[in-house]
Amino acid sequence: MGKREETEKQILNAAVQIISEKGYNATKTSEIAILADISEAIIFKYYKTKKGLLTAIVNKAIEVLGRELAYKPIQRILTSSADKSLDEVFDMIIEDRIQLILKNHALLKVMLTEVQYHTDLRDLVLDQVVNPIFKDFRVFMKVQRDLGLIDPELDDEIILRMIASGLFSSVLKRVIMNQPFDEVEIKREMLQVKRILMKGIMLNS
Amino acid sequence: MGKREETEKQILNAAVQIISEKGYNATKTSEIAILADISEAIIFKYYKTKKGLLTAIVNKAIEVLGRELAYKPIQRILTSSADKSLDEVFDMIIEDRIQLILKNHALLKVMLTEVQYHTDLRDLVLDQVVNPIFKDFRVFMKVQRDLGLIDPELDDEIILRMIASGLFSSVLKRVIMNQPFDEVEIKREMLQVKRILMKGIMLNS
Amino acid sequence: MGKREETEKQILNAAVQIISEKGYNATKTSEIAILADISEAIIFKYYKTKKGLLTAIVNKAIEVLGRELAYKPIQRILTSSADKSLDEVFDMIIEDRIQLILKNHALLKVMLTEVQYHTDLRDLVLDQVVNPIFKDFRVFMKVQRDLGLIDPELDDEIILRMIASGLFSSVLKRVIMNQPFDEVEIKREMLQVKRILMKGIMLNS
Amino acid sequence: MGKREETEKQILNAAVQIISEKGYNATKTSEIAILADISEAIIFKYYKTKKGLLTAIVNKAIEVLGRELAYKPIQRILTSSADKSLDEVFDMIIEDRIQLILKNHALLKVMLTEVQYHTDLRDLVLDQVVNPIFKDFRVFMKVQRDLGLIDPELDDEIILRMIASGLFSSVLKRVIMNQPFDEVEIKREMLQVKRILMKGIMLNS
DNA sequence: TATGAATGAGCGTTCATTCAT
DNA sequence: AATGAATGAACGCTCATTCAT
Repeated sequence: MGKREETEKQILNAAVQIISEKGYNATKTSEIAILADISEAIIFKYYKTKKGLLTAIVNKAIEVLGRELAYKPIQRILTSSADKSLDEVFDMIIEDRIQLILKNHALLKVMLTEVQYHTDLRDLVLDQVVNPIFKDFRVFMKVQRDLGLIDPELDDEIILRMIASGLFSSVLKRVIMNQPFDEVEIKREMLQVKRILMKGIMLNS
Repeated sequence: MGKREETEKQILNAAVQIISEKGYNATKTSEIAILADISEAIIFKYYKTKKGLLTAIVNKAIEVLGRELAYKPIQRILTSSADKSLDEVFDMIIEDRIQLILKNHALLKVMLTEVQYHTDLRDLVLDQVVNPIFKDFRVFMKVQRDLGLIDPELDDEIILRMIASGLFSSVLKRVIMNQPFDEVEIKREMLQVKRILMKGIMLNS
Repeated sequence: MGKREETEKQILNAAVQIISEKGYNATKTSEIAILADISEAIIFKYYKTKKGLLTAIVNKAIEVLGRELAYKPIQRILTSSADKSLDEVFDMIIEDRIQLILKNHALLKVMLTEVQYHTDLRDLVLDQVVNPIFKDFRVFMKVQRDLGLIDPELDDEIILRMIASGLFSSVLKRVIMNQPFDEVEIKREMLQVKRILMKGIMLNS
Repeated sequence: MGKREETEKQILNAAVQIISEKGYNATKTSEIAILADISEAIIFKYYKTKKGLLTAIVNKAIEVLGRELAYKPIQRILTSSADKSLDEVFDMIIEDRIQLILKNHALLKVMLTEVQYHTDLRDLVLDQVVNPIFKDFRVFMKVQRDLGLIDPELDDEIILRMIASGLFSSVLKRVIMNQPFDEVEIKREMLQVKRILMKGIMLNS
């Protein structure tokens, strides 16, 4: 790895850690520099402004989400063939992706929190993350609905929102309450969430 | 109403509005003063510090929640008699409380957002809001479980968290996306959420 | 005088003094604050930015020039009646205005120096000072030319520029060389300049 | 030309161009490096400090003035023989030297402007440029005065200053106003200036 | 030699807070 | 009680300068 890339990585890691704990506005660039063990000045050499640093963080979060976490692998399931069931989608997320979510929870927290206050970042995330996932999800749901598996009274948007907020609530609670991330416990909770949602969303067989 | 109370109300309203939009740290006391149409100095006469103002806001949110929104009325249902069903709890929240939630959504957003970064406020909210509700909810669920109505594989905490995050997700989405609050539409969404949760949580009859 | 006006005057005086000595860019707002015996912060309360302070200085220079130094009194002579001669114009400037020029030489130096590097200020000075004087001067010269007093080979612009640069050169030299301003000596030099210009500009009688 | 000399020339040209436009303090070494198409670091290899670069510029200006523009050729006229008239001095400057002045006006502007704020540079210019010219000019004037050609009421210094400021005013105006340099027009103006000064300085014949 | 990377010192600016009236 | 005036402390950011390769 080049020297510059190494330094940028240090900066980004330090920034994500502190911003996720204190919020963007309460985080001073001097703190980031100290934690990253570099001089404050190169932060501005590389990212121009503090806001530029935040944008880089959100872009990295988008990239990670796209590459490693949700989008591409889930997309494969969602779009591949019709015989994938909602059950498999849940399992895929819960079994395969928890570790990645946990490893990047600070990054994701920063993205989700700051998106509230920065219109440009919100549009970026909507465009790069939310809308693509939603689009594939609709295609997938069309198949499931045609198979008669889904409660027809429910909108796609509500279903997706319930899945997302349900699965995330375990992580979110620990982030807000500043509690440790016990992978076994989180998986146990997510399986209960899955149980609720499967029964709630699918038609009674 | 006394002049002081009148002024305090103006300050609090202005503060809630701006902080809910920009976050606590990004909100300047000078902005609040301008919007409240008072001099910056009396903010500090009344609340000593900016943090004191935030504490007053959170206390007001707790009070509103306790008095008008969730706690006391729901408490009545939850604790009154055993023949109240989960169905009624949902309806009560959805039918009676939406307007109050909508009217106070900025206040609630400030509380929920800032609780992340201020330990003292977090403890206050846990102590005054979350734990009391949770305590009553456990009593209520004990009854429901004894009646054989609840899926025994699900923990109380998961169920409560799903209800809360599910019902709030409609409001939250609009807050984050800066969309208008259409009461009819929100009620429609909440009824779908109720449908999912009822089926998901209760035992198949 | 109000308290605010008093403070603004202190700031402006200090700023003019230091900027005239070191130039705008080399002058630190902290220095100005120390010399003015006020806190750095109110400079920005009153003038928003350092550039805003410079603009205030130039505006003050324009005002002083208009009110006290050149424009209005000279305008009176230039436009009043045709029987004012070039000789009287010179005398008026030399006799009556030297003290005012000397008293405000730092202010004028700042204006003339910084106008080079700030397009907005340049346009302001052209619009408020140079063009009005030039306009009146043309009217005056028309009369003098019609009386057959002026060398017809010379353009108005060249004549005015020679008068201005000639009369100012005594002051300018002392400013650049950081020499003391001896009023008697300056008046002596100006009278020589007048002698040169009168002979040079007017037709041989 | 050696590679180093080539690089130094690029740096100096870039520096003169930018400093003449924005002033020394407002000019960043990084800008100079970009315009000169070299790395910022070698500026400091060659000139040690930014001030060292400015000193090099002023020294180059002195050298150019001495070698090519004013000093040596004028010196030749001034000191060679007594039968050179003021008229010839003017013509020499106006006819032969305008192009050189125009080609180097940025260099000269930097020298004249920065001399105000740097005592060491001021002394250098006084010692190398102003005083030598003035010394020769006095000798020349002595001859002219002995021939009864010069108005005895005028001091040498005033006369020299009027010549310098008069001839330069055409260039100066265009520099300050950021106007194009039209050689024909400038020459026309200078001839008018010469006309004024000749009549003004010499005794009526 | 030449340069990309890095930095210390300092600047303009902000903002919660205090004080005199 | 209420405010205009003032400020200390810090923050984001800049830039001439150095260093390692």
